Amino acid sequence: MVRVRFAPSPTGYLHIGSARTFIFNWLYARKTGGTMILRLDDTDVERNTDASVQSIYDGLNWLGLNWDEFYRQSDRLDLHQKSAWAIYEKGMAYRDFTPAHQGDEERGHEGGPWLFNADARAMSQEESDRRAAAGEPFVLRFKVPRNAGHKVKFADQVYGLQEKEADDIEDFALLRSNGMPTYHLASCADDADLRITNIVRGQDHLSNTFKHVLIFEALGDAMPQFAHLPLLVAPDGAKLSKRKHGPVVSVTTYRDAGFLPHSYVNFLCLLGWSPKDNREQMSREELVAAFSFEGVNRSNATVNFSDADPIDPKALWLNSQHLRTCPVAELAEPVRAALTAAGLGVPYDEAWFLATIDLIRARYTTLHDFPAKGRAYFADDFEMTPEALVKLDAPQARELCRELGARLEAETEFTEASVEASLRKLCEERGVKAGVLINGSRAALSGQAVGPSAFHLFVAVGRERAIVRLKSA
RNA sequence: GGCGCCAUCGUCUAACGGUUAGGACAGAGCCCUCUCAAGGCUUAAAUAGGGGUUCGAUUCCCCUUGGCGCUACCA
Repeated sequence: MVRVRFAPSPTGYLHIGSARTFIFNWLYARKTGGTMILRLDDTDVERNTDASVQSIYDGLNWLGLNWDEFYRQSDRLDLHQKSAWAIYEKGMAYRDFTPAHQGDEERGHEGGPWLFNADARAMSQEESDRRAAAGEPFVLRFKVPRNAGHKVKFADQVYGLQEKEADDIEDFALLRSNGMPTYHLASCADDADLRITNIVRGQDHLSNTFKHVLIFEALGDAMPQFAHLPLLVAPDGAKLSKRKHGPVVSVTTYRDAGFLPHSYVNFLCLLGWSPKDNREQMSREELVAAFSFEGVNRSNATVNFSDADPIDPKALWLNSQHLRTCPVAELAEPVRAALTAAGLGVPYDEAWFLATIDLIRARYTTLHDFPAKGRAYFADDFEMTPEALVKLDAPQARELCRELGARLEAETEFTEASVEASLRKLCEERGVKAGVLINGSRAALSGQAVGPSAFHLFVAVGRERAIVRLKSA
């Protein structure tokens, strides 16, 4: 039985890289009929915020991603302590009374990396016990095997066999001097306790995994399978960060930009993963069916954005594809929300609403286009675009519009066919190309120079409104 | 500095060691057309460099370069 988890630390809003990690876990769980677990890794009390927890919920919620079990590490400190001391009891950890290392920021170590404090590691049991009993603070460190040639290895489902000399691994901390578990310990203890079968996470943890393997072994628990995901980076190659790259890294940005949740999920899936058959637009079911770790790429994926164009054009394209092809009914709710947010009244005639969405959606790329470019369908106060004015100002266009309005008013029938007949007849009588009036009336009715076929537009706008708009052209 | 990972068009990516290195987005152009979009067609655009192995390397190995990650009680 597959059990996977997404374990964010709530120290900021939901990052798109985190969202993608959730998605890949989720796809694997759904594909295998396994269990998806959300676990808040909130052991860093100083940096955790409720706002961040909320943003994680909001983001996942918006994306339509759900989970089956939920935990917070802060509720499980007991387990972490027990696990750490169990490792200590097995002689695989030791107390280190050395004060916390200060003045870091110098990453360069002349003669190789720091591995451990020799005195602490060699300290006698008696002295260690005595100083602990005296209340002296200490960190509990893992005693990494130092016998020459000892190798730590694991098989990654994406990166293949990984191997590292134990001598290159420092004696990392298990418990901080305040008694709180470190990320490494808490994460492994929880993964073991929750019987996680597959750990799917960002590649930034690939080298940490050697430590985790050591912890799992020390705990005597079954080793989960690991699958690391390539990172999402900015066009300059740097890891995405709010400070450097701003709102492009936050999931809510795409929600606010008028994305359909699923199309954004679809986009994220294509970053670092491929179904290998050239498919790009895929439904959720198709993604679940196609997902595999073999399809995951190993190199970092660049999110393509710039100051001028803060949203990846491919994401926009995918959104327009989904917008134009999904069942119209699925659009009713999001479009309604977009209209409301823009202060427009929500249409009461559901059939008309759906038909209108269906008519205009093919030309739109985000939900924002409905209240913006599509304003004239839902409101009577709308602006003319400069391009629309050009069409209206074509020779005779306004006059023809007014005349057409008058003629339509005199007719009882109002269908695409009847409107077209009247319009063409009028143009023929005046010896004008039909295109002039077709384009002119599109402008008069919708304020836009571009849009759906004009005769569909007449029907969508409706007889009364169409006549008023034509006559006031 | 040490260790680890990675390297195909601008971007996302495909290619059992044998292909004119394919697709998509973005760009340019044409067609279609009541406009725009869609659609169709065309065009430009890549295997980081150097050595091997092989009859044959995008593909396997090594080196270089570059990028990213981790690196003493952040996750």
